[in-house]
Amino acid sequence: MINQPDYETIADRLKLLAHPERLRILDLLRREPQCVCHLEAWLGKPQPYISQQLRLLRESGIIRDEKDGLNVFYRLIDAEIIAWLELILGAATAQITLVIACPCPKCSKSNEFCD
Amino acid sequence: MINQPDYETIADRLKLLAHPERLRILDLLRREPQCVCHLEAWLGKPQPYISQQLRLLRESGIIRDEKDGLNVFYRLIDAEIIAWLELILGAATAQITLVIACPCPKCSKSNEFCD
DNA sequence: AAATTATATGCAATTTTTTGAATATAGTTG
DNA sequence: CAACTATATTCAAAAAATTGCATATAATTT
Repeated sequence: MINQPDYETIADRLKLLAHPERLRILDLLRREPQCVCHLEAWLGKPQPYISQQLRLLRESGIIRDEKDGLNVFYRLIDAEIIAWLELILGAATAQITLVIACPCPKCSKSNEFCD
Repeated sequence: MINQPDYETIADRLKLLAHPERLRILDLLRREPQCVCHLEAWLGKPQPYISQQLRLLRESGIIRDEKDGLNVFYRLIDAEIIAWLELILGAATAQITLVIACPCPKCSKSNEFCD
């Protein structure tokens, strides 16, 4: 007999990844914590849209928000999800911050390549 | 710069797994090919329901149907999906056929534990 | 404290997915 | 060939996910 996995729970967690923009967000977050404006610049989507996806991920518990002044940085904190992403997207090697043209001045404090 | 994965395609493939019943089906198929009646018995869902999920998986190309008389056996043929399932569900070790009470006589030909 | 900036929330419209149920098909057996 | 069996298809209803947009909040700067 199969040691029955909790298919419902696993499916719910997979649903978080089964979305192109959330996958993009997670692919960034698994490298290092990112502030919302970075994600906005990288995805090219409206800010409320990004925040909504972040809320979904946050409420599911796989990411955590860390406020720093006006900015909010998000960090991927679920080890299992990180492992899944590594298999599904490949190892996270490249430094993605180099090509992000994030216009916010706050971000350029924590990342001199950004702006 | 990230060597951009095709997030849309990956998300579409993840969607196939992000569903509890399809996950159950795939967890069976990754062990060995199964006929529809087995899946029906194991999932306890109506046959048209099962066939619909199988169609989705078949049309996406990750499983293949093999007819044998009145029965149709489905086989998981996508190596990448198999690898994903191995990470997500764990290694497929146990013999699940032992506990399926599949009433169909055809199935008992290919599996003496089943009936 | 007013203005500004970064982010969050709420809500409705749309689209997609899920599910159920009736019916169809195709192979098999008598 | 008629009855039967296993599976597939179709279609519609219901539920859920997605998205856009208006607005709210909270920290910061002037």
